[in-house]
Amino acid sequence: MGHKGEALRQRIIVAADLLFYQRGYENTSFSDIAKDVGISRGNFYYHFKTKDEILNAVIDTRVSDIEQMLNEWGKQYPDPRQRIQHYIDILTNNQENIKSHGCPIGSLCSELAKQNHALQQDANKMLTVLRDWLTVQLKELGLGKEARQTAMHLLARSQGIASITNAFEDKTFLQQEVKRLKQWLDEQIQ
Amino acid sequence: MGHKGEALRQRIIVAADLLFYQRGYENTSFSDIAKDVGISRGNFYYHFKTKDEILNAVIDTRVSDIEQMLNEWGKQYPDPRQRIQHYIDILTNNQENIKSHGCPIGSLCSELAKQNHALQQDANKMLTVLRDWLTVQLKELGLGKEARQTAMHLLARSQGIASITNAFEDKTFLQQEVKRLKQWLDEQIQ
DNA sequence: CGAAGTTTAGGGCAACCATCCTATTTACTG
DNA sequence: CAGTAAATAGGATGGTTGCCCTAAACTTCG
Repeated sequence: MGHKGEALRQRIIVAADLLFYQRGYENTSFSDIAKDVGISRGNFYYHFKTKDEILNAVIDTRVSDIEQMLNEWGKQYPDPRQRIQHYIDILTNNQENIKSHGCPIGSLCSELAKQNHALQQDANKMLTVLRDWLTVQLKELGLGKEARQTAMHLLARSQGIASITNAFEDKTFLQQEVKRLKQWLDEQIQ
Repeated sequence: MGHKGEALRQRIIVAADLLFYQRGYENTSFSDIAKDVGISRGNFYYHFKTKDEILNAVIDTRVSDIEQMLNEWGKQYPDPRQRIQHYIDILTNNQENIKSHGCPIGSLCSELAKQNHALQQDANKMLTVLRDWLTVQLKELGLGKEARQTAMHLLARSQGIASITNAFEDKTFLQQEVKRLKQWLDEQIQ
C-alpha cells in the first residue's frame, strides 16, 4: 500500500472526528465526511468499509492523542499537582467548543450508550485512560485507596461542568466552576 | 373533539417520552412509537403532525411534571434542607435507569444541542426550572447572591454523576457521589 | 514502455424515515 | 336513525442513508 492512501486516511479521520463532535455520530453521514474532505463516496468507501470502522479509527486516534498528551505532561511537569491542574485547564482552554458542542468524550459516550452501540466500550477507553492517569497522579500526592474514587470524582465534575456549560451556553459558568474545582483540589492535597 | 382522542394522545406522549429517553430523539421513529402504543402511523399522524410537535409535547409534560413534583415537596417538607436532599435523592431513586440511559434531561439537552434543534431552548426549561427552584431553597437557607451560583453547581454535579454512572454502568459510583454531595451540601448550609 | 497493484469517481440499490393522502370505521348529535 | 365529525388504518411518496459495484485513472517497478 502506498503512503498516499495513508495520508488521505488520516485526513478522513480528522474530518470525521470533528463532525462527530459537532453533529454527533449518527447525525453525520458518509457524504458529509466525504464532502468535507473533498473526495467521492466511492473513494471514502475504499478507505473505510463501514461506518463503525471509521468510528473505531476516530476513537483510537482520540485515545492515543490523550495518552500522548498525558505522557507529555509527565515529562514536562515534575509536580503531579501541576499535571492535574493542566487536566482541569482543558476545560478553560476549550471553553468555546464546550459551549457549542459539549465535551467530545462525554457526548460521544452518551450517544453510543443510547444506541447500545458495539463500540461503546471502546469509547469508554477515553475515560478510563484519564481516570487511571488521574489515579496515579493522586497517589503520588499521597492519596491511598481513595485515589481512584477521587479520580472518578474529578471526571464527573468535569463532565458536569461541560454539560451545563453546553446547555446554558455559558462560558462564565465554566470559569466559575473551574475556579471552584481548583480550590477543592487544593484542599484535597495538602 | 371527543375525550377518547385526548386519552390516546396522552398514551402517545408517555410512550414517546420513554423511547426518547431510552434510545434518543433522532434514533426513535414514528413507527417505533406507534408500535409501542399499538396504533398505526396514520393514526399517530392524526394526533401529531410533525416529529417536533411530539417532542414539544414530551418536553412540556416533563416540565410540568417537574414543577408539580417541586410543588409537592414545597407542601410536604417545611425545611428547604430536606427539599434539596430530596432533589439529590432523585439520583439514588433512579439509579437503575441512570445506569442504563443517563439523565433524561441532560442527555436530551445534549442531543438537541448537537443538532442545533429549534426546541433546544424549550428543553433547557427542564434545567432552568430546577435551577430557579434550587436557588429559592438556598436563599431560604440564608445564602445571598451566591445562591444561584450554588444552584448551578448542584445541577452540574448531578449531571456529572449521571454521565459517569451511565458511561461506566456503575451504580456504586453513583451512591458514593450522592453521599459526597450531601456532605458538601451540609457544609454549605450550617 | 507495460503490466500489476493502488486509488478514485460516481451510479445503483435496498432499507428506512417523516410525511401525505385516501378510505374506512367509530362516536356523537339532532 | 341519519348525518356529520372524530378517529383509525395503511398504502404512496420523496428524500436520505449505508453500502455495493464497476470502470477509469494513477503509481510503481520490472
